[in-house]
Amino acid sequence: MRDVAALAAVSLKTVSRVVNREDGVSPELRARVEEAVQLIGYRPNLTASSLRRSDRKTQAIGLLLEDVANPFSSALHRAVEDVAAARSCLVFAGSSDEDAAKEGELLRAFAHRRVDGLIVIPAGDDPSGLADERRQGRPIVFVDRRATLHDADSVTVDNRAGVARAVRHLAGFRHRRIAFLADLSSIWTATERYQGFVDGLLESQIPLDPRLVRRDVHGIGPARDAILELLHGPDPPTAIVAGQNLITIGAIRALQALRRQREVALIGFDDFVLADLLDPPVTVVAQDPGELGRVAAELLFARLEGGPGEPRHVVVETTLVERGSGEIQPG
Amino acid sequence: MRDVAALAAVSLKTVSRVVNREDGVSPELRARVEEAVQLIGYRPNLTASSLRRSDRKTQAIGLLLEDVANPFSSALHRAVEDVAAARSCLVFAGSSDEDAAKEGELLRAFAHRRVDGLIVIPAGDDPSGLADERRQGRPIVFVDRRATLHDADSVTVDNRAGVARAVRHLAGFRHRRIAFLADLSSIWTATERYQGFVDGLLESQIPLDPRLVRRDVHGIGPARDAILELLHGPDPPTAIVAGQNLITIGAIRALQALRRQREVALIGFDDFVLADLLDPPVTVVAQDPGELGRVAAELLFARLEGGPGEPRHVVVETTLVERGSGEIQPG
DNA sequence: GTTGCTGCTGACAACGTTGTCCAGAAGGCC
DNA sequence: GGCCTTCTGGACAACGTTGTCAGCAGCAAC
Repeated sequence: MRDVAALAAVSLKTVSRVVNREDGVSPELRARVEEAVQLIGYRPNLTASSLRRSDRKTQAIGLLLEDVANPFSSALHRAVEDVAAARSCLVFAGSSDEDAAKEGELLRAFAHRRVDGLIVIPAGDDPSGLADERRQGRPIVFVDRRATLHDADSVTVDNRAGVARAVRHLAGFRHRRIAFLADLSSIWTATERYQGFVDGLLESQIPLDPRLVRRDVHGIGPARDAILELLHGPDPPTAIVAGQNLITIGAIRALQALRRQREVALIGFDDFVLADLLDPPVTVVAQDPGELGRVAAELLFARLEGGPGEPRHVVVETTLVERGSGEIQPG
Repeated sequence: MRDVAALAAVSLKTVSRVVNREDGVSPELRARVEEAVQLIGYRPNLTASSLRRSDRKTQAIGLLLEDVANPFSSALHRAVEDVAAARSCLVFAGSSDEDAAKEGELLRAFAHRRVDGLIVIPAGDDPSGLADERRQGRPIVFVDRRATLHDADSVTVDNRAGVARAVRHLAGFRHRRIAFLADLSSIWTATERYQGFVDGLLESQIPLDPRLVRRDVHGIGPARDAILELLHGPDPPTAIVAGQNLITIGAIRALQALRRQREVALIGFDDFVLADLLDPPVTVVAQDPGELGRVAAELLFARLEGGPGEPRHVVVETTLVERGSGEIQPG
């Protein structure tokens, strides 16, 4: 910047004014400075700028996901990136792996770099690290899971209604013995979806049979085993609701292993690629991770521009995508 | 920091020394400062620190992907994140969508924030923006595609050998009419894979029939249409090699639509989830995006620590995963 | 000619940190 | 006691920017 000022024979401040498009610079000087900028290949230093600037904005936000490689997280990530890019803001992404320690470490790293705001899928455990951030006055938006910090903005999916809808759908096909597999109870969405299962049974006037419910099922292998056990037991289910992505995959593997995928109905929560190419194509309750990310980012930027105010909680609806596996009648 | 110094009744510099674990501070003072840090909840400001520091490191790197939501990119992203995290470095991720303009914009945004280095999947077009970065002395590692900048490090997949292997595999099952679908010729990997196809035919002593080759096929729909056309034409292929992920999906859709998925052999390039649950399970040439990312990140950090030197080009091997669709014999 | 206004420009300090350098205390030796 | 060395701690400037304010033209009005 000094070199640019010297070359254009103006002061540092004038260069700053031209670079930041402030007015009050004569067209003649402006042109001279711009030429010098081109010639030298000057790049403004945003870290120095944010240090000095009065609003102290770094034009960067932190995005804390479960795992950047997981399709749900990465679709959300992309939507956040797009909203941020429109405001020339960059995104630091990090994976917590549902681990409170990693979560804390990443939050600290974000804070050290003075990000303007945070979008967080909170790990199941204690969010004390998050409270710390809020004390520092950094806006946070929680996504996918309602946070224990009730004064922060959040965007969640209507898990409960989605699962209830799936149960009613199966009941509509005359299923009475419907099994439900839920993820770890420490995960907010897992318990919400279980509530939805209970709601759906109630609405369909089917009594809840605890033997058809498996909770704290985590990952493909355990899901597969749980389904095999249910189907081999007495009074097996005629339909299955899988409470999470990997559980759905585990269920498919179990059904294929027994060659009963055309007899036992299956509805999965959360859509996945190629669900329509399987045999039978898999009916799912689809979430819209892109919409989740988009809304979260917009809430965050509204907060950044608008300042404090009542926390907003947005709930995004789900869609039941009928593909075949959920429309199988009991044998 | 001023408050901490005041509370501990020491100078700013002493606080700085404690925070940065420099020696030459008495244990007594150190304890007093640490207590004050805790009490005040002081967070060092990394942007100010990197500004003043002599090495000028921001502890952040830029990662330019095709699309953070695409499984290949996001698996690579995760691996980069893990390597970076081990060095308490954060990752700015961005999606170019194969668009040179977006690529340039992101590179500029990275440069403005003075990232320590860049890992880039270069978009097909002109990499002039990239040369700019290099002039600024910022280390760059190219991933997945060999860059036109030959003096930069790169990590690529052995596309050519992978496809040749697939062709020989099909030839081993007595296929003589093997079709090949390639992505846009502007993408380096697409032309490499086409070369591999030619190599494979040559090695198997099968003459190249141009009517069985479709290049510049981009996305699921066009791939599906191309396959339908090939299969409806005279002298249709008995086996298909799909040169890219989405092309494989398109091919599966076409074969399923014609109910010929058990007659026509198929090998896809790049693995995908659930490939083993399809009917028939899909044989693929698997890349290891995680390995690609890990190696790229390690090259970058080696460069950051070691300074300039001969550019290194690492090539990662592929694996042929036999699942069924590639082991179908011609009818 | 003086005053007051407006429009443009530059000098200077400051953002939060660290590198450099120097001062003062403590300890050992003659 | 005087001198040298070692260790500890602080004063100060600087990193690359921007906010504040003052100065200096040029012009109109008296």
